[in-house]
Amino acid sequence: MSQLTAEAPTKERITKAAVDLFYRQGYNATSLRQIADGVGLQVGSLYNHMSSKEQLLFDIMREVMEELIEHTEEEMAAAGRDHVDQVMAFLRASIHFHATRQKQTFIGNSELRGLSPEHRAEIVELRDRYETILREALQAAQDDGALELADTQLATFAALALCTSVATWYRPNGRLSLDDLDRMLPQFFGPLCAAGSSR
Amino acid sequence: MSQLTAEAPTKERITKAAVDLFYRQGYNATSLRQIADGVGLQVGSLYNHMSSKEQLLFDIMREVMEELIEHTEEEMAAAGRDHVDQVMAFLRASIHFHATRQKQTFIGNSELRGLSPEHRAEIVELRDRYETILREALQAAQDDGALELADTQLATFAALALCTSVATWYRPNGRLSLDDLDRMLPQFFGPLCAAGSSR
DNA sequence: GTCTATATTGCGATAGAC
DNA sequence: GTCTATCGCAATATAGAC
Repeated sequence: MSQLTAEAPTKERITKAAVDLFYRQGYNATSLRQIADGVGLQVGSLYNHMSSKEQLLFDIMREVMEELIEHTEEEMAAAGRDHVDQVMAFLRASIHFHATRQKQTFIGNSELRGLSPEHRAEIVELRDRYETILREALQAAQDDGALELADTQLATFAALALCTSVATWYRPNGRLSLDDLDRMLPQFFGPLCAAGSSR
Repeated sequence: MSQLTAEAPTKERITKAAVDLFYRQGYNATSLRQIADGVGLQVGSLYNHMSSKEQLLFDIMREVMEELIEHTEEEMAAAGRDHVDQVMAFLRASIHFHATRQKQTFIGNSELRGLSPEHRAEIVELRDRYETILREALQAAQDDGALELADTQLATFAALALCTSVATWYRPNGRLSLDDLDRMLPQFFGPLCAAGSSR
């Protein structure tokens, strides 16, 4: 995944600096001058590696959304065919991802308004796909009779809000480890697997 | 609360226009020219009613935080002395507030970085006060033996994330009414009152 | 591919006439 | 209290030398 050479490609260093600054200050409050400073370049040189500031944001958001979906689908596939297990795999994968990619997921969840209409539509579509994965897994678990939810859409919103919030409050070297979160997950998602099964 | 006269004071109309625009575009992406257009004034005239753009944001955020705390404390006081009842009253009040004041609460939760360090510290203090109200109520319910939580702080984060998310997905004339949310609340906060009591 | 220099636009904020 | 006019500055983006 990462390079062994001493210096990462300039494009990657630009992206990394942008992620740091967008996370700390927000997209609109961050200037290209700050990004250039972070990389050790002049502003004009950035345009050898990107077409616009908005495109830079879009690339960051698309990448994190695609990786989030890919990671989650892999974990669900590995969880087997039981639908409750798949729901729990989704939640675990989502929490892990938001905890280990805090900056990118935070940007992905807060900077939609910085995108052009076309780019925004593309990210919204990815977000909808992600939401649908969970909603359909919850529905399937209900159809099995393994789960009873008052409202599937509401449960989907609630679960996603919890997962997303991890990017806000989780601290890598804080009191709670990722394993702690795994252990406590059943308590917070208890209602989602109350009638439930193997996990 | 509201005026009977035909025209609201200019300051109020400015605030209302600012709330609309900050909600739709974000604070940094909104110009004073847009706000002035929304009110039907020229840019310079705004300064007869405010000292700076940042002060306008601060006033909006402080007001919504103070009203949120006030509203929640009133509902908890009305819930009586049982600590589980008080927790449930907090959650109900918070959900209602975020559903009926979506724009303001959304701004309050997303534009902290637009504030000066001094103003930011003041809002963070209000936010901490709010969080503490819930955490102490949860702790009291646990001390009663009416509740068993794996981690009180984590439960606090999770509950606040759910309440806050209401500002994002709730639609006033959508499929789910506020009464629906009230009825379903026990399912989603089930783990919080599993060992619990009257409600 | 990076640099310097610059074009162009829009920003927040102020001054002063009415 | 609103208006017009403007200041001073920083933003994104581009041009062209090296």
